[in-house]
Amino acid sequence: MDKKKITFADIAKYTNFSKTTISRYFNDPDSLTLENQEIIAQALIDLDYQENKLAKVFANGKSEFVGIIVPNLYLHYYAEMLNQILNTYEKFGYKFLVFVGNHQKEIERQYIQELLAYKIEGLIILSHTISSEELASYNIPLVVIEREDRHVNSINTDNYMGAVQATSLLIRNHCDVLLHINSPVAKDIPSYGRIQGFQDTCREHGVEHEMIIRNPGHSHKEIHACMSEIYEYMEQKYPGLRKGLFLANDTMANSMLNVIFRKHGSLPDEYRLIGFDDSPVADRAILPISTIGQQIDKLAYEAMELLVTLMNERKKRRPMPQTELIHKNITPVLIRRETTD
Amino acid sequence: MDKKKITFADIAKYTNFSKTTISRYFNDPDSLTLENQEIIAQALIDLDYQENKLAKVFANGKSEFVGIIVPNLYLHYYAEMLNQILNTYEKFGYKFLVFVGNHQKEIERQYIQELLAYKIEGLIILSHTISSEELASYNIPLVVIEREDRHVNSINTDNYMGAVQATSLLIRNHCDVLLHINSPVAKDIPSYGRIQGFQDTCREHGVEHEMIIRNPGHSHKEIHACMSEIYEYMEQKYPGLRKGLFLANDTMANSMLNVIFRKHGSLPDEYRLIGFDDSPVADRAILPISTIGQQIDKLAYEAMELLVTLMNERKKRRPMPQTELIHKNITPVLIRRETTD
DNA sequence: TTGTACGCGTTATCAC
DNA sequence: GTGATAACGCGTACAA
Repeated sequence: MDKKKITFADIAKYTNFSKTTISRYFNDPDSLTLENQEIIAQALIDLDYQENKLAKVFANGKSEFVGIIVPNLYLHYYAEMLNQILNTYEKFGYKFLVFVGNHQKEIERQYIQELLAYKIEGLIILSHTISSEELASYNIPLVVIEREDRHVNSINTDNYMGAVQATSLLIRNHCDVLLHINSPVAKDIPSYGRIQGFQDTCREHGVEHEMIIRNPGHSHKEIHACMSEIYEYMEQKYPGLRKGLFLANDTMANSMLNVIFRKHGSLPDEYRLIGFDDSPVADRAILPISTIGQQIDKLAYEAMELLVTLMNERKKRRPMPQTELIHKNITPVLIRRETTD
Repeated sequence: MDKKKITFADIAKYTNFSKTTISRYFNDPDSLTLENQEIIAQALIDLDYQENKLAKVFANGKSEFVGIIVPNLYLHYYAEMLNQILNTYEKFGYKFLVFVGNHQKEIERQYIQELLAYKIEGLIILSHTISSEELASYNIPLVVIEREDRHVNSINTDNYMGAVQATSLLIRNHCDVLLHINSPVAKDIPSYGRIQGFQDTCREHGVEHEMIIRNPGHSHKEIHACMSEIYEYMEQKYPGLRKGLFLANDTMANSMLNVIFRKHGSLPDEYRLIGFDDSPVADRAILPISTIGQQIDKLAYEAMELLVTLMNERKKRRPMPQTELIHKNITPVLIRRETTD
């Protein structure tokens, strides 16, 4: 077996160059004559050299690792975000060490320690458990996506604009009353904008409206039961009126649509419905659901681009400490399907 | 700022021990007196020591990295598998370097090179692009999941048994004719078992049956159109008969159910339907869909457990070369919901 | 129980 | 354009 690993020393011996020259071949090839480049290139093939980035990292301190902590991969939103982030490898060359937090604060802290031990150059946080204040204290290039971000850089969907688009569409659909169905949301997280945008738009247009805030749980069954209950409530409170429903996410929207569809065998004219996220479930529902599409690809790209500039700054001989935080908003897009006109 | 990093040398100086003793404190604490352990523990706090695993890895050669190549994260199946694999960190302590292949063979080869350069100890492959023969040639502990596995170790769902369960259920549901709807599948990949299991079970029970093999494309729209067409075909060919549909995955099953439900306003008694995968879409459909549940948690765990034994063997002074490949099957579970009795 | 000296495979800093 | 030598931070004989 070819057990022994080939190193620069072996190549140097084989080619009668020094290790330095071999190193230069990789890092600054043009400083060698073309002829010598070819000699070394051939030696690499002859010896079947396998580069060792760990040694390289150790020597120069640039690990090219970025850590990611994501709350889960069960929600399509997080899976797709991770996908888009991983795909930036082609563009930026950073490798990713990924951890799933599962909403356990202490475990996530441990993950961060582990990541720091591996000398990651930067960190992307999607989970919500650790406060931005604590995150900032780690003193490492860091970007959070769509979460509380008072003390750290962030990329967020413009939830407010998304809600405005959704609400406006329902108004244009001539709904008599608008309902926003959501779970309890803290005011300091970006998705609170969905509530504000809904309320502001309704008031601005003088439309009758109501907020329905429930904690439906996580299982499909619980959500379905919750939507059933809300459906009965609406039927009783607003009989005969055209109801425009803005659901906080597509999972809820799908459940609600199923409830309505199974009662009526179709979506009656009395209901208009729009979700949020553009997750696959919206498109695959019994009737394709209108929704607000988060531009996950852009969120991911902007996050990495920002992180890369932060990491590059850190690498300079005299790094400028970041003077003010960057918060960037990405506008979502309205996706009209069959649950609105 | 605390820019300069604390090393064992600093701790040694601070405590008047040698670097070796500090090293031992971490790797074999009991070889020090309790008193001295406490002295060092205190020093770590005083100096705010941050461990450097990269240096450790470099010195002893054990990176504790495992590489993963997954085809995409769009399909819930892969996202959940990745999730379950990442969660084995708690159990085995291996960190994961994750790449998304996107079905590009040359790019995946490049990823593997990158992973090797980072001295990964093992590799888990979920993507299908690179042949098992080529994978085996990399000569590194390796496990593939649910793909062609002639020359490598693998963990697979027992697709045959899954199909038998699905088909048997449809037979018990007194279906007059059984239809298996699938896309073209190569015989050497595990999911071909779904076809064999269906055919064998039908023949064994002497039930009329038909295979419908189509390439429906990937978008929801294409799949929906394809299912519509198949629906019309079935209606015409088997009028009045109770049709038992075994769909190759839940996405197809959901589409087909939507087609039927929108025609009839419900699922008529003339149809029974079962999918495969137990993906979220099955549970969230207009009628919760019966399905064959892949035990993704077990697949992931078994894969890592096998990989760990391979990696451990490799670390021994005189590693036993693996004499024969291991292929392990995980039996899927029948999940009865509302599209079967 | 503790210390000395060297090795791991690169890059960086000087020289030439 | 090229080479010698010293880092980088830790593990590991071997010695005491």
